[in-house]
Amino acid sequence: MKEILREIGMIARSLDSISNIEFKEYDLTKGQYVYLVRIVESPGMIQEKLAEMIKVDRTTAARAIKKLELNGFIEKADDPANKKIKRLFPTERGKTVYPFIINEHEYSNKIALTGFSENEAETLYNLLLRVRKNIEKDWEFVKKGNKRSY
Amino acid sequence: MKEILREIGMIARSLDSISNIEFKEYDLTKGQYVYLVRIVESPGMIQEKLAEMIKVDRTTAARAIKKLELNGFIEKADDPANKKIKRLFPTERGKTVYPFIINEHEYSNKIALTGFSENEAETLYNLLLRVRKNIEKDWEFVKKGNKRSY
DNA sequence: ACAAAAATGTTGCAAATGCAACAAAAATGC
DNA sequence: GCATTTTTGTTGCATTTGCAACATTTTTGT
Repeated sequence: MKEILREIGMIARSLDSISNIEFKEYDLTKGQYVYLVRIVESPGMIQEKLAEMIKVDRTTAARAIKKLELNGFIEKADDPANKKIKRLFPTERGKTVYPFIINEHEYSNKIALTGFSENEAETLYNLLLRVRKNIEKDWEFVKKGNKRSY
Repeated sequence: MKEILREIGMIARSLDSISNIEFKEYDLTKGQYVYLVRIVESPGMIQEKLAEMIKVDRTTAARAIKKLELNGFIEKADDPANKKIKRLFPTERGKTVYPFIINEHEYSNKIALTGFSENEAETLYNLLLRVRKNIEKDWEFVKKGNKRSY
């Protein structure tokens, strides 16, 4: 078997590790950048959806978001029509940090794709998109307490 | 920019989350399967190299390995020529659990590659291999305390 | 309309993670 | 040969992570 999943794990841990080290400079602690970029890009999202988008446990997301709020990167706003949900918005501080995150990501992206042609990069992206869509179904299934049979 | 890294992050978190849930059945706690497969496949490795291979902090690896030993999945053996290092070997228990891990991985692999032709799967693997080799250089660089300039 | 179910959010643990700081052995440079 | 640097391993601490368990609101089914 071609160890595709293993390579993805190695790549993801490397990238996350690098980002966590580099973003300490902006007072973002471990894991926080992942949430912040998404909130800046999709303001008004609720944390349940954010957790699902990122593929992280709901309670982990809840605490990471709470900390982002505490540190002034984002704000929670009550919804006028729904008392249960809280919509997430970036603050000025959050919006200010965002370009630095993107810049770092662009650099890592460039490094990751060193030696790649435009075409190869495009191909990789499309294949990864398909893998992600395939696997997120199982993630949701298992996360909800269901058992895969194999 | 094509968000290749973001897709990889989502895929990796999904897969890791699924595996962690599924391996509880074999008394493997969070993260342990990653180390165990490698020790079974490369017996005699030292933990420093294992951490580097997996792309995880040395101290995190140290504790994960200690726990694997404590739970009887692996053993540490002194090296006859080098008093500093300890070589890692799977125990019978470790070797027994290994096929279940591989089986799970194969299933996830199959799910991840649903709708892929043989050729597409091969292409993805080769592209990922190159990305991993590109990015692990930076990981080692940053992990050693160096600063990337961009 | 109303009971049952689902969605959303939180908190209490227990465990994993990772940086800093240290210790000891081995490798390197002169 | 010996001082210096590197490699390998550990421990202390603070933080993150995630499961279980709960509370509240919304949605669904009849």
